[in-house]
Amino acid sequence: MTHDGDDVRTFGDVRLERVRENVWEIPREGRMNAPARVFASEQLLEQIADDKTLQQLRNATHLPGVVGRAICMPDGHQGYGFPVGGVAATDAETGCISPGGIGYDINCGVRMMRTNLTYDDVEGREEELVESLFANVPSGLGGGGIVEGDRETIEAILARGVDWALEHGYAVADDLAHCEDEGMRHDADPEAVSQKAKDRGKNQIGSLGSGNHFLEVQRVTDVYRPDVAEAFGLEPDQIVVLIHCGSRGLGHQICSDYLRRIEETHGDLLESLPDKELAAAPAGSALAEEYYGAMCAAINFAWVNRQLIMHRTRRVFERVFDRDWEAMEMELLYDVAHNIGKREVHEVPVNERGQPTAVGDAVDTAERELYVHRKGATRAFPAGRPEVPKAYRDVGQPIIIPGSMGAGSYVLRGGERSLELSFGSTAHGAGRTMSRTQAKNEFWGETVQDELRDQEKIYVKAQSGATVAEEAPGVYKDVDEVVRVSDELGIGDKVARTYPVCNIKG
DNA sequence: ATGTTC
Repeated sequence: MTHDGDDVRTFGDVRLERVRENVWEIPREGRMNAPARVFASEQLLEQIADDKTLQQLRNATHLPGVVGRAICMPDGHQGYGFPVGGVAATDAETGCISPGGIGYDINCGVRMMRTNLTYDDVEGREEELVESLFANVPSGLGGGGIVEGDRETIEAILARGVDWALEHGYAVADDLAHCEDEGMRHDADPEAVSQKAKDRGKNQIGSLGSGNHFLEVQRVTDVYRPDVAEAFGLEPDQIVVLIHCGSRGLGHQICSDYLRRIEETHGDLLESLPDKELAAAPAGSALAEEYYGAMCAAINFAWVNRQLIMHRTRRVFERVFDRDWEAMEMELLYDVAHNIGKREVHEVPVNERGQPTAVGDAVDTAERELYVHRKGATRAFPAGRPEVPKAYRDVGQPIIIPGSMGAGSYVLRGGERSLELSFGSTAHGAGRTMSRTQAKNEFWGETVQDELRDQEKIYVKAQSGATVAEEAPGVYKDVDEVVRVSDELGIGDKVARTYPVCNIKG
């Protein structure tokens, strides 16, 4: 990186201009269809200086029909074709949909469940709790879930999401009300999901998986906006449970299937893009519709996955604390997806013909339906949007930002400026600073676990020591800094902070 | 992220 004065930075061949505090722009040039912006402090910018994040962000502006600007969130890092932490919206009629802009782990996301327990109830019983959770919640690579799905079951889950779980006694009506899209994408098309994807998914229904996925018992340590925290049912010392996982092999297979088919079918569009990994299907094409239907089905699958894990967690708490889950008020606070594409209506810049366009070409704004790609980015709708559940509509949508197993996590609420700045989106986590391979050279799983237990009273149990090393707190960016930038920009406002108590992972 | 290399 070079400093060309205070207001310009050059990273490789990418030139960034400082717009204001925490806002950097890649101006439109060459074959870019729009400018791009990075939301980052100086400190966070340094962390993406040496990888391909900024080139990938610039590449995303080459997608046909891209509207406004492409955005990179403060936790952004390099991904497949498109940054993790990237947001790009294209016109739903004249744009395109790109699986690389959504990610392999379709509807990777996170849910938080409240309890009325306090840290006093759990302190001293962490070993028992972590062992019981680990024994009862399936985790790790490969198969083995809470439900073994036959053909009919998997089809119903893909079509109906958490509504299927409600019918089968794995959910209560309140769980659906407190989930993004009420736990069901109506556009899901199970017929667009390959048999191979269904076969991979059917013995993984209700399983955490591996990598950065985890289930964590946490305690609330800080409250920043007491009125919003009250609306979310959060207070200091309270025990909450956070579940972070996705659509397992099923979503991965759907992404692979459609990347290959889109590359084969839309070679002309591919030729116009700077990176093959950005392969996209034109809006309105048969493949765009099919991929969207399959992706929505994977979204439903992931919601059922998190729902079954939450259901199992309620049972574990019932046994450990010898009370009904209702008596412990183990209610879903909210469930947010952070790897999705969605048809959403936004107020966007339009040209003299009324077509959505890049910001620089606009003469006016209008409401248009878009394909919003959020990859490693969380929807962050402010108070008033009809998509926000009734219980939270006056304060804004809950946003859950998981940090590393040594750092804790945040609950935010959708900020007043999110629609104007980021298509109603904010960050999704801390963001990695090094590769998994590098992490395994720097850390040893057992040592990490011992230090967390002895120094921080955090109890970690995992299928594999290698996973603990890959996910060591030291491989993540500073989640406090990520959230600070979101809060300062007004896209997601700090509500409360949590600290880990017990963590299980794959 | 991922039956951890199509």
